[in-house]
Amino acid sequence: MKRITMRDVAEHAGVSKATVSHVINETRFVEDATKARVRDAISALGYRPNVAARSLTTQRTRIIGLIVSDVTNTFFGEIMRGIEDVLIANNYSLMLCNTNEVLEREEYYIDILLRQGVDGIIAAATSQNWDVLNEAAKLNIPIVMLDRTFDDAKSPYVGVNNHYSAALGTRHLVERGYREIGILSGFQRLSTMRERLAGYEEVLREANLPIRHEWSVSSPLTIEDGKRAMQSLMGQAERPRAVFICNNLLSLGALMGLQEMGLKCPADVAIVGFDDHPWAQVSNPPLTVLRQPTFSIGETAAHKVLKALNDDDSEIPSALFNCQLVERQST
Amino acid sequence: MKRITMRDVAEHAGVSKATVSHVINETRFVEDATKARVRDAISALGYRPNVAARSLTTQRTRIIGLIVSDVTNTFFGEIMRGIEDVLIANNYSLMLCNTNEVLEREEYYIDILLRQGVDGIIAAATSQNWDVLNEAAKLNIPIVMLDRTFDDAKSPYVGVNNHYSAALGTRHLVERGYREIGILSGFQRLSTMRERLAGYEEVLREANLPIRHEWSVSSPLTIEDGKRAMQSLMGQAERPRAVFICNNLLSLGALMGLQEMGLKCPADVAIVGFDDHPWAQVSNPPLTVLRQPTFSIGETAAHKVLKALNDDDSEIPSALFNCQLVERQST
DNA sequence: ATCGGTTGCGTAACAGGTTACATAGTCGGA
DNA sequence: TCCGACTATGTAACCTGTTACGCAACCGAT
Repeated sequence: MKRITMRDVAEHAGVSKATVSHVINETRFVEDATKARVRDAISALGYRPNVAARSLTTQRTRIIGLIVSDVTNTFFGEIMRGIEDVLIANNYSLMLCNTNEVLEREEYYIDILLRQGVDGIIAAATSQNWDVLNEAAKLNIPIVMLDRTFDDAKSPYVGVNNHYSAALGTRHLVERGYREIGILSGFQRLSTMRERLAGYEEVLREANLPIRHEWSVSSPLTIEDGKRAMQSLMGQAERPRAVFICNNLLSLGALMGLQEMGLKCPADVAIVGFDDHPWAQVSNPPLTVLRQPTFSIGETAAHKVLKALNDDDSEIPSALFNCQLVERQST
Repeated sequence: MKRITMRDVAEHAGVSKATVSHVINETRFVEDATKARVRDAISALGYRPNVAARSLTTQRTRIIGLIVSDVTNTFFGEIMRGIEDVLIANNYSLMLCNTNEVLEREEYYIDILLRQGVDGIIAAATSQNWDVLNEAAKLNIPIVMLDRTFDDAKSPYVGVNNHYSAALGTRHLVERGYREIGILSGFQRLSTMRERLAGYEEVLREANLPIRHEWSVSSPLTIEDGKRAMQSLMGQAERPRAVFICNNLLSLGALMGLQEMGLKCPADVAIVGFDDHPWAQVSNPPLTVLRQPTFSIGETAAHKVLKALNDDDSEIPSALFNCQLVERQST
């Protein structure tokens, strides 16, 4: 079937392409009768505007690029849902890019997004400086940093207050009477992870508890690595009685590791995890976690890109949410 | 910064736009020296082709639309990863559409994808007949049905053999000696769910076990609904001793429901779930499940759209995978 | 010297929209 | 009656690539 173009509509309605365009976009006055003829023609022919043609002249695509590091993680899934809802409400579409936390893939995708001519980018970046995103920044494409940021980032950040939240979680362990508290953290490249570590350490100092480096391990953000890390933590002669875990995949891995070693939680070690997860309620034991308001984070991130697109002069502030401590049976 | 166009590159290299285009696409012979001049100009200026302009003439966007019913579900996350990997390898991009299983949203997205001019669509459709997807089919846009299909679907389907797999799971319960086996299923609109129910019933008949309709409940595919459904199943005077659960969210909800009722699994009821999930290993109890090869499903789906795009004459066959029974402690 | 066949590249139309500028028609006022 | 000001719509250039067609320059053969 031949594609119906605006020319076809114009002919069918007996008007010019300009009029059709103006009826569709409501960009200038058109008499009611004419408008009706055009609209009838559109539905009679089943006309659907071609966005490529449109964006060629308008220089806007109404597409936002979303870069996440792990589509598989429910955490990002929930964020996506928030983002998507506000984009839909504003007639934008989403181009999904999953990097699996590999830098080359992020670079690749940035290039693709720029060729695609996306209007804005929301990025849970794996890169930790401005190099990769700089291309986009130079083209004045608004960027919103999601979940992580870095020192010289020139873009607003949307996520949680990691330092505060980690402190909240660690303090909970202290209040429960734990004194030997370790931490299982992620790549120290990620601002998120550095801040959580700092929050944890602050509370230990505050409580006059020793910070023991052999109780502080960082690992890649995968289940397997979480398992390994937990096992190395618990394989020590002197081991922590509680562990603060900085990511949901690591928590899951840790649980598996304990299971394999035959250790019980919280009898042998207590756990506070970062990120809630539906399954964390039915795990053995149900996990005490710091819950991030994922949906809101997504919504906010989307609002910020759109805002940057509309009033491009104003500086967009970052948005920091606080985590909520959800107490369950792992502490 | 002004966008660099092909005209700029052409001027900088002292050739025509045609030559630049041909160098980029390798669509006709260009002398090495000229080619080098063009390439130098491209990198000197930082030229990036505009895909909108390109797709205007080529009538191809190299974008594939992906419609899923729940981005939040790790099941789809893993499928997306598979899809994405093969798309990247073939220079395609992914436009993500999440419907939350609502029909209007699916209709909306189909329209968007067609305006966008996507080259193909992979859809875990919530619609259960050709109406919604028909618009795309009429335009000769290849469609691949993901995870579910329907009777009059004219497109290949990629997913698992649901009947067989459900039978496998149910048979496992029978072999373990369970005789009172119920089922917690999803919307009967979905082919997937109908087939799983049929597989379950077949095994009961085969084993001469009664099919009791009060032990067969269907519900929407959410955790909350799973919980409610399980509780209504277990709230009966005569209740099943084992339940086959057709979806991972329902399994999770079921576990919560049991917990709340103070019932133990498998002591009070055994469970076989459909879909594996990383957390199913550490749940209480670890769940026996039917694992779908999600990543392969994704890869295969992507390969099929691309194949349809390249040799558009040939009929693309469906691909049915089998689930693997993963025995854990819930049975 | 002329000619047919390469070789290597340029010219211009075209894809399907948007929009600055132009114009035909109507109307009230001098 | 003529003019200026509106009103409603049309004309054509433009956005940035792709590609059918054309042409100059060179080659070896006659």
